[in-house]
Amino acid sequence: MVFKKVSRIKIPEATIRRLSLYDRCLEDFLKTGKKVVSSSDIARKCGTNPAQIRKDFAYFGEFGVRGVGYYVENLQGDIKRALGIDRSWNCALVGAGNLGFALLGTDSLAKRGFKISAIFEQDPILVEMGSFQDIPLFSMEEMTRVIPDFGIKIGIIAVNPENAVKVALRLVDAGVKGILNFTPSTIKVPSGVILKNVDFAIDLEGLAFQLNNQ
Amino acid sequence: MVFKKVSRIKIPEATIRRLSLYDRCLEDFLKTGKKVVSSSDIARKCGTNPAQIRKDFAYFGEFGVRGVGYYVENLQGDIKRALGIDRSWNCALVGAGNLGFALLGTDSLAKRGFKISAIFEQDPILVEMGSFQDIPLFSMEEMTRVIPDFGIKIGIIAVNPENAVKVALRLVDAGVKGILNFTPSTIKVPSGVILKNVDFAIDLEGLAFQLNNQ
DNA sequence: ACGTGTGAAGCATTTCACAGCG
DNA sequence: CGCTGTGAAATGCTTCACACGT
Repeated sequence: MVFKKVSRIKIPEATIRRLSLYDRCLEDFLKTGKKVVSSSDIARKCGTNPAQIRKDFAYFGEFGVRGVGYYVENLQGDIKRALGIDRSWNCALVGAGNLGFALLGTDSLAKRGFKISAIFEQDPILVEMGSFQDIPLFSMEEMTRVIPDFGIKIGIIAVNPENAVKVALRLVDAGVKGILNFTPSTIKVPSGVILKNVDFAIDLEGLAFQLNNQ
Repeated sequence: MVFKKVSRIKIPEATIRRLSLYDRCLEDFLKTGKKVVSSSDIARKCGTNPAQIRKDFAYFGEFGVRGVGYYVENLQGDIKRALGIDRSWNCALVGAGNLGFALLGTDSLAKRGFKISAIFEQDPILVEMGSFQDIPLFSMEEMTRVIPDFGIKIGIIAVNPENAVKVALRLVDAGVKGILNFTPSTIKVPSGVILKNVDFAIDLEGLAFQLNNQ
């Protein structure tokens, strides 16, 4: 296996998303005991095409064996390394409302190496509790101190939309380098900080559009 | 204003997503009392470029006035009509767990015309309650009857991943035309049914990648 | 013989630049 | 004069097709 240094060649966002998908597929292959897979096997399972898969991998190196295919376990390691999830990321959750609890209640983040190591909340009554599911709970004011102390690099915004912009500013001030924003508010971040927005309503609207026009 | 019939010209998925964003921006413009905006105003606010915005609109018709710009209120109506959200959509929520409650606890769906008119749940103790927040609660078995009765066209899957495929099958059987899948399971749907997947973990992985490679 | 890795072709989307119209 | 609407150019992404290595 040859692992390219991810140089200044720019990699399509779509490729990154697909790598995450391939990773999930491989999980399944592992479970069923499959040791070697071809690009067509993966394609069938996750609904892309084989050429695409090979191209996606090629951005990062040569992960396969010609004439044979890919060794599932190795490939998964390679993909995780390519994505940068071969390690654990410390995250802060801001907002302990419905959505925040939902995120804590699922293991899907933890399973993929994202560890919520601090929660920040506005409501003093909740903060009073001190912790939730063994994760320490802080007031918003403590962010600037706690985030560097805990080595937190990613902030997850799950507050109500009105407060999202303010929270984002504070997170950036505190030294966070990536933000996942669950509110529909448009937030601006300085260069060097990466922002991703998650908005289910947008997906539903896409669904509505397609239903209307098929 | 001229509203094109959305003919067989295919419209990029990305355009649809951006239309949803523009719609949100216009909401803000309305709040601040702005009556007329230019494509540059919108671009500044939501971080795209003016030409893109004009192109996006052009798929659907001529919404603006040359030399002037767009009348905010009209434009919003036009966008909503283009997206097919100038009306209400009946949705079913499957799974009354953490995530399901989070979805019910936010008004962001209702505000955009998506009405959850039935909840389906496996756990008999919850079903026993009969309803939640005035929304009727049913067992999974009742799906095939309730969905046509209620005129439900969209199903939202918020169960645990193991059950997602089974639930999807049932939803399709019951006559649902669109599915929003919150689990990481790969679901297959027959043609004629539209599937969208929402997976925060993928966005976080994208974040991790960019943080590693910037 | 088989399936990967990859240049080149084909398509799709974005950006440019300017004509057209209020 | 200003800003939209739109062909044409530029860029980016996906698919093809085959050389290459095992």
